[in-house]
Amino acid sequence: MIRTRFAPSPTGFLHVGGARTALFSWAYARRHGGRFILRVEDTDLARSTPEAVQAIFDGMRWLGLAHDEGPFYQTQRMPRYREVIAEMLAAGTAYHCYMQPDELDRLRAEQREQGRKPRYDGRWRPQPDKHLPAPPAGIEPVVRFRNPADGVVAWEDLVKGRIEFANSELDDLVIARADGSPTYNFCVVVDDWDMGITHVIRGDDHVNNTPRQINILQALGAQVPLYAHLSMILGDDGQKLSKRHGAVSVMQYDDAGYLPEAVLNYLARLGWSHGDDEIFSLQQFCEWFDLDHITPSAAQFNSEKLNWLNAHYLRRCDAGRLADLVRPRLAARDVVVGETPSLAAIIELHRDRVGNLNELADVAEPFYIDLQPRSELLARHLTPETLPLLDDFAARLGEVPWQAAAIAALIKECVARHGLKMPKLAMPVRVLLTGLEQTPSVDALIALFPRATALERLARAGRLASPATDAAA
RNA sequence: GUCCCCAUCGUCUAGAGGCCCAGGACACUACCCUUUCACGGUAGGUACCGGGGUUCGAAUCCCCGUGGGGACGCCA
Repeated sequence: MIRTRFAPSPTGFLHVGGARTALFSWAYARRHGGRFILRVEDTDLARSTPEAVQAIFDGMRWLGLAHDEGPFYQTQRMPRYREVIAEMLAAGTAYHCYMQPDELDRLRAEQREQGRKPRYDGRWRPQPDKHLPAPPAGIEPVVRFRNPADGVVAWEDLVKGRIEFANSELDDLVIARADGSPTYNFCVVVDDWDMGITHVIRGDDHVNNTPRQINILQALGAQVPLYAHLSMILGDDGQKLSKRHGAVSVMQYDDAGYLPEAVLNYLARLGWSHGDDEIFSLQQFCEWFDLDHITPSAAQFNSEKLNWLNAHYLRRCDAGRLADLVRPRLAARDVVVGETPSLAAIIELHRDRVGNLNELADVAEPFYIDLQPRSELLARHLTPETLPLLDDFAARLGEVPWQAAAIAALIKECVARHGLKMPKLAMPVRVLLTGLEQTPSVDALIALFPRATALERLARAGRLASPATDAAA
């Protein structure tokens, strides 16, 4: 049984990198009928917050990535960590170290100066023929893992291939602080072990932790899971994402009017591929997803492609669902959505001309408010040339069957009778009905309104046209 | 500094020795459609980081450069 996990540390929101890691872990479990476990790595008390935990859950829920087990919290597993540390101390795979932080700092600075890799020198590490000094009084020791002194640690990374580290490169890392609290690399190992994780799918930045974790796992006699390290996602500009630079919460995509399926599809395609396929459902993704087709190199986020995908999903999404998603956005603008025209009908007519839900709200808004077209637009389109045509058209619109086709016929007829081009009528109608110069074809637009509303908005032509124009007309 | 990773169009990528003088998608340009703006359709340009090998043959394998990234915490 395949068991994967997503293990965020709750120090901020769920950003795109984390979301993709979660997606891949989730999909891998789905694909193989396995289990997907959510684990909150909150051992850093100073930086972890309940708000951040909630933000991560919110992001996962928005994306629809449900976990099968958990969430587990590392802060609730302290007794278990202490137990394992005691066992390791007893077994001699870990030992007490009394070196003080400032001493360590000095050592590291020295090493760096000499061009060497800064690392603990093993002074408290017990050796067969070594005489350890007596523990200094009044100092609480840390616990260090006794890393193998030589040989290599290697694993077959499912994304990057074989990776090998010399044990001589690794020092004895601290697994418990002076206050007894366990450290990250140790907790991860115990958790992955206890939770029976078979595939660790995580960010690239953990490659350097992996050899240490494998060594601890082996010291514990635990089964070593398989690892897949995903390369990072860069910002639109090729720069690393950070809090102050482009790292946005997935929930900001919700705010910006993106559909979760568009974000998911985009993320799936970032660093993974299935031949030339670009657009596919989550379900299709689960059937196709494998670790063999993940790119080992970093990927740059491309908003334009996300926009394209979002527009695509907007076009094929159920109009009723879109209406439900747009309604709160209109409410946030204090726009009261009326009975007619129905929001779904407006959306149906506009969906293939917009890129996101907010733009959908933009085009829906004029239907429900007391519209005041901008004067320069009126001036531009309500001209002496067009006003008679407009009047004539408005007058006859009262009798025509209320369907786009019939209205279209009337438009053509009026335009022809006045010897003018189509836009001479279409443009002022657009502005009078919606306040916009760009709308769907006017026949369909008019048909969307109740007849009385359409007539009323068109009737304002005379009132709104400037006196000078009136006189001229 | 040391260790580790990465390297195909502007971007995401296909490509696992001949199917590739490199394919798809986004973006871009032109044209078509057209009641404005879009959508859509058609066409087009742009890439294998450099140098050495291996091989009859390399984008694909090896080595060396170069460039980018990551890690070196009693953070996660």
